[in-house]
Amino acid sequence: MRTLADRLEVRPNALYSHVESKSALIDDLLDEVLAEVDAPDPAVADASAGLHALMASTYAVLLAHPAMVPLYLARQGARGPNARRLGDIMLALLARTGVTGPGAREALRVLIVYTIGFAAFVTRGPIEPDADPEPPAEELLANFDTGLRWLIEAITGSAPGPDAMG
Amino acid sequence: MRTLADRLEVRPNALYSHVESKSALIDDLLDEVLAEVDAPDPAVADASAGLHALMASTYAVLLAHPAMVPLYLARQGARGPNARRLGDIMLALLARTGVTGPGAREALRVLIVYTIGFAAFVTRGPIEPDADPEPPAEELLANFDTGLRWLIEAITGSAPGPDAMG
DNA sequence: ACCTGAACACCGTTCAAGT
DNA sequence: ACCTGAACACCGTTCAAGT
Repeated sequence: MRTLADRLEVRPNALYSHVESKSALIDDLLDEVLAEVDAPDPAVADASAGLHALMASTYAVLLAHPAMVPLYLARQGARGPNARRLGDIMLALLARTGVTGPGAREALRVLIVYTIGFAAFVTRGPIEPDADPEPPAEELLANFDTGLRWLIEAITGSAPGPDAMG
Repeated sequence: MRTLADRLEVRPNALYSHVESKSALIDDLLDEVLAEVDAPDPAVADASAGLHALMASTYAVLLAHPAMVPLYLARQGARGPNARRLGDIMLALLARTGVTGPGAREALRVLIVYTIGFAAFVTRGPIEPDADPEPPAEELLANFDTGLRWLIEAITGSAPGPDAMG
């Protein structure tokens, strides 16, 4: 808060005329970041590919805001309107692959955990001298993609829906 | 540090005769927690099941220390001897399912991300009044297990090794 | 070897007061 | 409506000094 106040050239307590608390401010920021996610039309031709694209876009947006990532985990993935919107789209896409009901909520949780978790592991702070060398960014992106493919295949493959043969 | 000093009935600065910094102390604690993980013998009959058991035990240990979980994510999963030991066992088990080389490192990362990530999502702080209701613990455990099964099946199934027909 | 007192440079936040 | 000064109750950490 004090750093932010500095940047706005204002005393720290002036912020509290615009924001209820640091925590509330962070909640707003987290949801604002999610607005950048490029969500596919739920009616897209290949629902399974749409799911993949949605998670990949989320991952990219998270990497573009590395400082926010730990905060998502601390709060369990944001609760604002944009988070709900993305969740609804995911459920719609899952339904189109034949995954509905409690199974869909399971799949949703797994995909979100995986995506934010991977982003958290990639966006770490300055590396200490004795730490393992960081793998290059392209390798990590490919790694994320591989695991995502595993999950989506298992999720949609285990319950083939009307689109499964598309 | 001040809370810890209180519990030890000592002034806060006395801690610095035993510990270099708060960060170093946390690193030690994180690795100490990992010592509790019940790791299978890498020569266990069913390597794939051993992998599942190892991740499930890790998950259980993390849930038993909820306050530590966010710290694992912040530091990207601990770097101490116990972390390395578990990583080595995982690699040995993966090798026995036919997954080796760069693919094994990918699988390793995915499994760790998933396990710690899921633990982070489950061990959240006090729930605010407007938050979604927390699903019961058994349901979340079953959810973790489902996703873990998806991943291990995809990992070991995509590269069937000598044990695959066991 | 282990502890203390005092201090430093920080935090988020409140509250009364000013415009 | 928006800001300030002053203050409160915190942090982690250092440093000289004591036993």
